[in-house]
Amino acid sequence: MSVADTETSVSTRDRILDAAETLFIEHGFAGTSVRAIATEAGVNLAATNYHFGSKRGLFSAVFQRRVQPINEERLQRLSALQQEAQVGKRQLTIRSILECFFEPLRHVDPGAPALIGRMYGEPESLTRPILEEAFQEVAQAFHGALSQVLPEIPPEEIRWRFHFMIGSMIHLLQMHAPLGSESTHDAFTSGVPRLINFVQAGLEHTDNG
Amino acid sequence: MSVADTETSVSTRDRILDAAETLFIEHGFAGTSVRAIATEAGVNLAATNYHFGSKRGLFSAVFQRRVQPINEERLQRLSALQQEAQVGKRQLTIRSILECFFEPLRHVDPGAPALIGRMYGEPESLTRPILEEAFQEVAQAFHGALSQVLPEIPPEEIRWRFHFMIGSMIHLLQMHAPLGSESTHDAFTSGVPRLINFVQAGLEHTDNG
DNA sequence: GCGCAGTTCAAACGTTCGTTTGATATTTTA
DNA sequence: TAAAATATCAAACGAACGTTTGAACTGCGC
Repeated sequence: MSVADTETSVSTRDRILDAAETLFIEHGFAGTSVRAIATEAGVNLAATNYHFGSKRGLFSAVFQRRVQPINEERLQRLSALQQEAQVGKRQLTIRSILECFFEPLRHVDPGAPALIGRMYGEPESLTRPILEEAFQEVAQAFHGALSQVLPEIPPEEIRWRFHFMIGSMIHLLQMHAPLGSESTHDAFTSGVPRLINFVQAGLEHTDNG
Repeated sequence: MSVADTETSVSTRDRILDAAETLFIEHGFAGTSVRAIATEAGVNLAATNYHFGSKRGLFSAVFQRRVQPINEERLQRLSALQQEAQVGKRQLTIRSILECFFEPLRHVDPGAPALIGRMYGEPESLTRPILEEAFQEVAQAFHGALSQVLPEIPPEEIRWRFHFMIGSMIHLLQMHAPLGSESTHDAFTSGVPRLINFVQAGLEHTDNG
């Protein structure tokens, strides 16, 4: 009874979002059925289409719920950094910019990173428009900031390095840890600082070749 | 007639593999039906299960066909490098090791990189055993070689950096180019050297923090 | 108490799914 | 050439798919 009470104290809409998130992460979009989501959420089959219109609408809603807080915090941190840099209060460096970008990943719902990782794994035809709309503003802002602190590197080259940076991040989001037996959270905690170091070196290098 | 002759001159088995590869890359495993593959290949529906046992068997066969030549060339190049290094003919450096790892990607069927990228995007429950079996030997060999040229970096840290390296590579395999309008092959041609530079810096850095 | 919008429900819609069957060609072997 | 092995075929299997329907139930203003 107490378990049932706990479950029913959350709205049907949120129960569907939670269940869908879990199953999408584990089996992907095409591999997850609306019936499985409804069963996992403990709601009627028709509730999904009533609240979200379609399976795709649900998928998009699941993603937006997690990615928006992250991107808002990213832009907020970057904006604060740029303002404080202009007053000489902080330094605008690669590292400080990267921290604005990656740190928010550690302050959100634990399901968020895995979901974003899964999103990038889905076929492009499904996710491309959703991803572009969600990340365009953030990508532009951080690309601009990086160009500012790396004036000697051509824009095209910066785009490529930013590209590789995203790849490293996504792989961390998807796989958590390289091989070890650490738990998800621990791996993520120690993974992000290592990721920042790795990416910083990759972004600022000049002497390879 | 000539078109039909061209098509039928290839075995049913290979026609299925080609069609499946195309559709798996575009729509993923769960998003591709056996019927769509049979139609695309121009063969009977039952041919797929006759030749490959099941949809999963076909998926595995499609992957093995592309990944085996790549991994063989990787090991062959690394082995040659290590032998020549022992005789003082070449230097065992991060860069020379990375070239053994990444260059083979440019000498194989153009569909292979996209397929590997897609493979990593699939849900783990489907691909994990296939990926582990396919890459274990290669990962071990290259991890060992990198440890050899980076003796001052702890093994755990090397594992992480190797992890990020794989992430950057996969993202390149999946997205080809960051933003530009370059064709797939051109993007790949210019992407791999940039990837090597990026990863080299990330692997060997010591002064961040 | 009544009516109404918002929500939940069981049931069914037609379609597509992976796989199997048994007959029929085709190729190989002797 | 006859028999055996291999391959392809149309057709169907039951199950699961996303979505829709119309009735029943809910809570709230009146």
